Amino acid sequence: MKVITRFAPSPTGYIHIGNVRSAIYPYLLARQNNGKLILRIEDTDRERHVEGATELIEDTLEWLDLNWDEGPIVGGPNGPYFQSERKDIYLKWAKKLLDSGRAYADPTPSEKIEEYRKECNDKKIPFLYRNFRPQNPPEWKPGMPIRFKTEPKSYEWRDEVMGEMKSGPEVLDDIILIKKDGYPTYNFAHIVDDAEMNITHVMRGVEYLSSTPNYLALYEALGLERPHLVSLPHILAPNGNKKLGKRDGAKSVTEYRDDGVLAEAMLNYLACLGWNDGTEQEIYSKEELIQSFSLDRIQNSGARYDETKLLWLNGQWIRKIFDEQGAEALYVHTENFWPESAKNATDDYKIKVLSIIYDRLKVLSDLKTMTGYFFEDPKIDIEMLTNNKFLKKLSESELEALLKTSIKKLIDLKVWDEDSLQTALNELLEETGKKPAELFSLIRLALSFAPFSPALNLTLKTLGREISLARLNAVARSI
RNA sequence: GGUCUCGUAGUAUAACGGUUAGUACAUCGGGUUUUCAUCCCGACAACGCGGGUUCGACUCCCGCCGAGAUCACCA
Repeated sequence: MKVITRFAPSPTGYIHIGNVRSAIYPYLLARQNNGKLILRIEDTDRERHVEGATELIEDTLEWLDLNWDEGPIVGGPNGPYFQSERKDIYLKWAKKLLDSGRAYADPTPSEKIEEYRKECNDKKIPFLYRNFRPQNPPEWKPGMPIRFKTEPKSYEWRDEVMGEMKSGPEVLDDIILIKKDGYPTYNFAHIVDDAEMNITHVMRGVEYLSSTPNYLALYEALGLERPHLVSLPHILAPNGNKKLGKRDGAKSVTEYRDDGVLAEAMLNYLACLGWNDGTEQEIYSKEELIQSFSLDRIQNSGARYDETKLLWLNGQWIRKIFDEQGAEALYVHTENFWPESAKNATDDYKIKVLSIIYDRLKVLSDLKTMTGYFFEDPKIDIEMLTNNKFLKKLSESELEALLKTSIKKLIDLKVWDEDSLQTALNELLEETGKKPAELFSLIRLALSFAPFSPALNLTLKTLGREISLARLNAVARSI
């Protein structure tokens, strides 16, 4: 049997860290089995619908490189893929239930329902609408809600993550199928759609576990085969034990893209939050995830979101891409992260800078703060020299003399490359009798006036002879 | 409150009923000719509690405690 999974978000806003896993796992399962992933937009709640949210969802999936086989944009044989365009289909299925006596039109005004509910609360008994079912339901007409007529009984089922489950009749109720506005409820629409689209694995958050018996009753009444049910535990907020949501400041997934997190790292982190393949591997490419993914190794307790680890993973990915695919492969991701001063620099030069700085980056946006001095002369700040922990024991005249000696040495250098520069620096150490901490800090700061920078010979090489000497001279004069 | 789920270091996780309870992030030390980072080495740190079953329990069973989910014409 072909595996068909789906990601079915409602367009109420951006996709955040807490809910994107219900897109990742269906994707991995589909790809692993040569199956299909369907993207379906569940927009039956017109009040919560947010303009542009669908595009946000698509953008997120595209960024993470989770392509879908059917859905908005790409189309497919089982469309439409917006529930709001499928009203006829739901009605058709609801009428089947109406005809077979497994559903009824409910004329009860909502105030009356509230009364029933209150009555139960007062008596401290569970409120079940089926106990208040209208005796002689009218013929259904548009504008009237349709309710399922449930048959209380016990159910057993298997959840691929949670294991064997069972429930008693007390959880079954007459749920609304079609709202009075004509739109279906989630409870009904997803069942119909999953069936029509031949979904084999329904993966969604654990919050639906409690309603599963009602869904099972619906499958039964509609004569449908149950799909595999997969409950995904919540991702928890960094603080407290609540599931991570927008209220806890859950950032949108794509916000991390703007901060310079690589999609590879994001996918890697999210996929491994609450899932592992039993090995000690930490870094997974998308292909490796597809290879090793398995439903039965999804954790069945919630996992806490830990941004620190995401950032660590991002650093790993930055280095991995550079080391395995080269500087240019990493460079294409850096476009939006260079400092303003770099706007006139050539790609070639920026690639050189990237090549010596990349292993210091946690996020690509670090480039903004870490590379300024490669593109414009830094502001000379003599105090930064005199307050430096290695340099403060030297007098200003000593600093000046040291700089001049260094300049002289570098001027005489025939070849301005990595090795020659390192040799010259080593000779300078001997000739001046200074410790690396002193001499190198001085030169480094005079060139960059930055809190940190790459290895000295590489910095010199990248800046070039002219600029390096000009900066050293300028500092020597300023002391 | 009813129903359901979950419970290994700060965090994410590993461990056919038999291991000094493993790994990674974080933290703290140390090393690599300056800084920051990388990389390497090391340290700290966990089976929620109580009963059983068993020669032996993180693992199986029961109870408790704790945390979460759900009880909508929202999804």
